[in-house]
Amino acid sequence: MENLDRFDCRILHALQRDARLTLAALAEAVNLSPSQCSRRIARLEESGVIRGHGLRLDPEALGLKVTAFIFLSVDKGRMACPREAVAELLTRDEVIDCHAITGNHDFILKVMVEDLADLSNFLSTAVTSLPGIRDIATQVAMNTLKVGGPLKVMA
Amino acid sequence: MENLDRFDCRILHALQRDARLTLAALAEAVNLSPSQCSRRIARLEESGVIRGHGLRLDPEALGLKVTAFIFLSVDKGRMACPREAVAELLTRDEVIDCHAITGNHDFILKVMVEDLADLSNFLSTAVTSLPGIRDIATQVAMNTLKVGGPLKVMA
DNA sequence: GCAGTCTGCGCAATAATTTTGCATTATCGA
DNA sequence: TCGATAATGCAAAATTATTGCGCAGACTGC
Repeated sequence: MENLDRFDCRILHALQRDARLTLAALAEAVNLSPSQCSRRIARLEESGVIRGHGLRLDPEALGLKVTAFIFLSVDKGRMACPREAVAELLTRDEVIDCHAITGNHDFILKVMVEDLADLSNFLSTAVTSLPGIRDIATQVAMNTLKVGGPLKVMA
Repeated sequence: MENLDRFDCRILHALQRDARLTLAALAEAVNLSPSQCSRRIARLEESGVIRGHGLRLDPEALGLKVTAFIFLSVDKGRMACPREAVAELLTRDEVIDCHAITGNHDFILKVMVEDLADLSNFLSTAVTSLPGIRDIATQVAMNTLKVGGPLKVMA
């Protein structure tokens, strides 16, 4: 919650790119002792800046060959509680991201599925059947140029 | 590259949710010995299924209060090489994701910035100034419901 | 300006975790 | 069924992370 100093930023910068850096390697990269790196990481986790550790997987290797964006509009009134309007969808593991957005549609979803048949299936079983859906538009990704880029860490 | 068996899938399932699980804890979760988990993880990295390890950070804590989607069209002909058309953008660390998509626009970008002033600044310095841009549309996220959800691991 | 306190630091010892050698068991193809 | 290959668990070894401690710089209140 407090400010991040130069060392915190360097640590986050390095760990975002490779979270499995050894404390010794990290220490060298950020110019601090391993023990202090350890303590700072612990503090960053404690304070919630670091929320967790994840894996970067190869979607193809998992058979997820199709990425698509689904734009969704719901009945007026349902947007009083956006999370509730799409709660069902958030639990599906085809849904990677979900945001409420400005513009013609209410939500944008990023989904990853095996193939177009799966996409079609997901749309009909999970999306179309949602209560209060007003409009759906789908755009398929033909090419993935960048995914999950590291967040900009300032100062 | 080869098929993932039941244990590989369980391991990926568990590690996606918490990549810092101890081998002992993982072993218990997937019903395998720690040593075997270690070996299978090594193999998954070797074969490219696991591409790396990352951090889940709190964007707010980093001062990234605005997430936006930018839809981009470029001059016909530039889409012969999509990556080249937006190469400049991919290097910017405001750009989290970038896909070439079907539909009216050629690309969708997810960007994260400090505030709307920053967004405006990014648009004018990084996007508008790109050569061959035909159209830009921006939609701001008002609410983030799900981000970076774990990938579905089958069988 | 000065004591007192607090915070951050590196070193070294300790604790925890990961990796590997090895003997055994399971699996698959012929 | 047999032989070869691959997978497994255990235990030892190696690597890595954590913590206690003394020290130094910064800030506070007087």
